[in-house]
Amino acid sequence: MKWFLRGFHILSIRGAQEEEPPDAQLMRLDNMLLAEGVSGPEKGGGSAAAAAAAAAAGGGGSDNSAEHSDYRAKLSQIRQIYHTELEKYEQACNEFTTHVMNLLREQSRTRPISPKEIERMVSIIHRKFSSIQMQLKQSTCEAVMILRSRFLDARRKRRNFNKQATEILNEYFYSHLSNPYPSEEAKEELAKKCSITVSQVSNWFGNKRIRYKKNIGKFQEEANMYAARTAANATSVSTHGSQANSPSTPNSAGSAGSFNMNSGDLFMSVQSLNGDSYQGAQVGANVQSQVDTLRHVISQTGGYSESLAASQIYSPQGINANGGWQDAPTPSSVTSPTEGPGSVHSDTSN
DNA sequence: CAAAATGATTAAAG
DNA sequence: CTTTAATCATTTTG
Repeated sequence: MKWFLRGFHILSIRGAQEEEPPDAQLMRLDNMLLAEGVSGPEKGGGSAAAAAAAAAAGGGGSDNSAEHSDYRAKLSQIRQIYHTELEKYEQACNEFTTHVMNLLREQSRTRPISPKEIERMVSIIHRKFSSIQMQLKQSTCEAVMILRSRFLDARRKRRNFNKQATEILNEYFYSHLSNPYPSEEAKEELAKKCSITVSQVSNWFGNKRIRYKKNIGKFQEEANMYAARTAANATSVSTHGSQANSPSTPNSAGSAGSFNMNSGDLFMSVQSLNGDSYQGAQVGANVQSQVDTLRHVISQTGGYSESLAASQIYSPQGINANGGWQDAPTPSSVTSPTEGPGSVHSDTSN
């Protein structure tokens, strides 16, 4: 999800022009802390740990709550630290203010001090401490975001699908190679057969399409295998068979199939240079050492990537062999010979 | 252990 | 909303 970005945007708005957003940032930080249940209702009780946190009102919720407790425990730690620090700052602010007041009062015996002057002093002091509070809030937000990404990012809980599910998906994909875009119904059907969700089916097809297109050569074996399988399945119906045409699937319009036997013409080996330009954006200097405790809480949880800012660099992917499914932005139209289904002889012994 | 595979997330475009 | 393309984080594999 995009929590971190939201938060990070707040943190790193130290841009060119001093836009001077008076309270906009602070408002957002406060809102976020509230939404996250960090700055919400105090909880003095010892045990009542069931915080609202994510009310999770959504429809298909029913998230695992077993591992959620771990998350909530950490969140609780963060909240505790946050409140402690906040209180400390407030107290320090008050102490300092009274101290300055006393000083001024003492001076007032030797020189006249206008009320305006006092007011100005107080305001300056408050502003200073406000900025410190802001830092605290920023750090807390950052901590919460890292925590969330540590526990709630589905990428961290990825499991491979079982063999059978992959079989089914591949079967569909290769038997609809000319238009591998299952309808909503088809997706539901596949999801049911594979015991996965429709979203997962969509993800799978999205990944498969792009990866197939990107390197067809890598998938040739697989394609032949599944094509042969479905062909064999279809030929059993028609007992004739003098001509081995085997249309098999009714809608195989015959384009994009492109099983070239040998003659490895398409070569687009993607030399993925891997743009590892990852840049850790240190967020502001730590005001006091106290703020660091928040980080430690997080690092105890396993240490996610310390810096979340990823500079997005667009890698110039020049090659683009239009696979031919959906209209691609670059009309280069390279190798789309629209090969016929071709004889599906299974000799290809390799 | 490093590289390949793989599922999930994101931004951008339609 | 869906899809592409890039990328992330994990799992499998050699």
